[in-house]
Amino acid sequence: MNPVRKDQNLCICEKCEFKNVIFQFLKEEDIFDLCDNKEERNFRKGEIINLEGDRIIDFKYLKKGLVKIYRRSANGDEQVITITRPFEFVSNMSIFSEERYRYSVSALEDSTVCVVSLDFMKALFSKNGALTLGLLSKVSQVSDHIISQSLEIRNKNLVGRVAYVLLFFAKDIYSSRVFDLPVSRKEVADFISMSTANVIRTLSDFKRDGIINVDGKTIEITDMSKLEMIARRG
Amino acid sequence: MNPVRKDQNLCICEKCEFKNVIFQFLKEEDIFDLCDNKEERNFRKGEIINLEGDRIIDFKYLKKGLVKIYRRSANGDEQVITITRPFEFVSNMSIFSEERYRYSVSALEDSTVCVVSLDFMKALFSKNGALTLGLLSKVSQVSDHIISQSLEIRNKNLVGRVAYVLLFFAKDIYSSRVFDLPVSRKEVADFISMSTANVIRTLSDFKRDGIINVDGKTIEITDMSKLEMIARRG
DNA sequence: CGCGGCTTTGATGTTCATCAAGTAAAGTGG
DNA sequence: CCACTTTACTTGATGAACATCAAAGCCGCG
Repeated sequence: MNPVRKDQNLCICEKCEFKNVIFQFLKEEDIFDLCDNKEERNFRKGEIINLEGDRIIDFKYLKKGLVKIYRRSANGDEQVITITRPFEFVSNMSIFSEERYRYSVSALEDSTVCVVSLDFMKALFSKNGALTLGLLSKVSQVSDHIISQSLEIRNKNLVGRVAYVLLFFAKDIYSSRVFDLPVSRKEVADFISMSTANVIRTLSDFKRDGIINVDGKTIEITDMSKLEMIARRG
Repeated sequence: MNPVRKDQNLCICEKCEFKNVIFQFLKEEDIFDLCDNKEERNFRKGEIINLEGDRIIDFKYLKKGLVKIYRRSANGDEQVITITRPFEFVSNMSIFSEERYRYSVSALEDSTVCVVSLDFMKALFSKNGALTLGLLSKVSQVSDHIISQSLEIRNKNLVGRVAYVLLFFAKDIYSSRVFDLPVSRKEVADFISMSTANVIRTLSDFKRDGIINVDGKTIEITDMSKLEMIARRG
């Protein structure tokens, strides 16, 4: 162990929650090493973390906050791929297969990202198969989730999609029947591939039918089972 | 090296094309070992290679042929996720993160699949970081491809989707302007999330407009640039 | 207090699924 | 190998679902 590092309190990675996600196979000395090479960065709500087309030079993961993964489609408008919390990787997917980001990532809440040089991580992964297998498992989980989400959205109609997205926020993101929508109506529309006007109209319909309460960004699901039925049917 | 294995000709893995995809980091002794543990299986056109919900016990990859990856959606109908050639993994994605297959895979042409016990592969990956990193890179490439394909399909309209799928077959699958559609009209519809009737109608329209020639399963793209324009616009 | 962006609602036309009815092709059993 | 059955394909007609356009209300911010 590095003598300079005798004072273990200097290394906060040791106590990082993320350690349990994929780093459980890391030896202590590697953790200290990682600690020396990592950098924590804070992003304000609205700030861009990764930009589509930029060169990938860092391994990043979301420690705290909420982010939107999106891309600009051929005709220029935005397409939201998914919205996610820690510890789904921020620079997920393409990081080890592409030289540049295929998707942008921006902060929907004030967020903390842990940044490590990609070369450093590659070296670490190269010498530790179990660690890499853990990452692989995690990466494929994340990808699978995005794929099935996209497939789900594709075989629902308008009302089904809106119901789906409301349940997505309530269950996956906030674990609460009441929540503040972290995105605009337009972003919801870009997420479920529908027009903004129709998303709003459908929310109004749900409100009229006593399924939800809407007050600006605040949404309360009042009839969960009905909403779930609509999501299933639609 | 294992003395029994002196005769290197017994090991065909050494010459397998797949070796270059992710196994370039494998030591010679591991290749022989793999050779002893692998099994090649042939599937006839139409046969099922993986069934959604089945327990995953093998690592499989497609050596030869053409396959369809699909799932059954909540309301019972089939949803085609993608169609792919070697060496995109057959038991891709969920293999290291799930216990059971999330998607089915069936053969669209007579296909050859190489099968190795998952436990054996896990052991191999655990002790070889570089190898695992190669797999990780490949897996994320495949996932990325499926994700962007799904996103592309989602922001096109009917004609754009049909044009897209024709170009997909011509470029990605057959590398030819003329090809035999390996799937039914219904399966095309299930792939692009449209109704069968409208897929057929659109093909007829394209034919009427001199963009393609259709004779049963055989399709010839006669006006490539027009088709590409429709795919981009739609 | 006025400007610009986000939201909301209505009206309109387009796009698409669905139904139906008919034809072609591909299996299946005698 | 032919009659029979089933499955795939095709086209038209209809109505439902959805995008688009337009106009007005709201809200935050300079």
